[in-house]
Amino acid sequence: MTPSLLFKCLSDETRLRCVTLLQKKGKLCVCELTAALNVSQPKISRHLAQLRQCGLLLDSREGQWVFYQINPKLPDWAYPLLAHALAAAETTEQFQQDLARSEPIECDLMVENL
Amino acid sequence: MTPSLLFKCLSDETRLRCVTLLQKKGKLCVCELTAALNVSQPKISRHLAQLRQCGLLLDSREGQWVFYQINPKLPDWAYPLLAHALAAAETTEQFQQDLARSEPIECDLMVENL
DNA sequence: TATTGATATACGATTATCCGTATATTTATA
DNA sequence: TATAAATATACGGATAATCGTATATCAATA
Repeated sequence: MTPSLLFKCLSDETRLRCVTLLQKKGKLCVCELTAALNVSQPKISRHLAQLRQCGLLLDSREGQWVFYQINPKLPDWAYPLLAHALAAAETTEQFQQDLARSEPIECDLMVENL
Repeated sequence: MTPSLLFKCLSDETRLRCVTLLQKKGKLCVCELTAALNVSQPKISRHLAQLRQCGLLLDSREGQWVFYQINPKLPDWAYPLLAHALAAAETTEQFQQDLARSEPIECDLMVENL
């Protein structure tokens, strides 16, 4: 992992949205990311594979689900950089929507339970 | 300027080297950057134009030279991010070489003056 | 004003990136 | 073991990025 490689990872909107949401939520499976970002499954899966291959994300299978998280063993320079990168990304409206879709609010749950 | 656009700017090695060196040195003209990075003039010029067009750099002509610097009027979220980005980039060997070429050391000056 | 130095741009070729669609793989379960 | 759900990958096409080379533009100066 080099600085410019990390920037390349974050330069695609879909990948940035994945990493930002993962930082916020800790660990998500592919179908949760697919739903939160509202994009096709192959598209998410390809980007996650890219992020995994360059070492930014770790995957772990649990039954039929595959969970992704930010790799806790990145080079030292990467963490403060990532923290500020994702803080910036969180300010976007796009991310607020992703976050909302990833967390069904009480009102939705009530409707579902009717 | 959006976060993912900024990352795209920094995802190319040549652009990252330019921005990192500019942060270190404040202001450099195209020929100084060309010499420091040891790449062709059109290549540098094209990348600088890109960085200018997306608002990351400012240019100012002084006689026949055009100087570039980091835009002091970026969005608030951009500065801490840039600071950490460039701190990470500075750790690379590539940047150390660029910096060395941009600052002739005393020994070189002595040889030149012989 | 002709020339030179510094910088920018145009052009064409190559390569990389991204995506939709279809299909393969893996796991759980009926 | 057949099926379904979750995930990954293969393929082809479209678009974008990058570069070397050649040339244009602009400013200084002889």
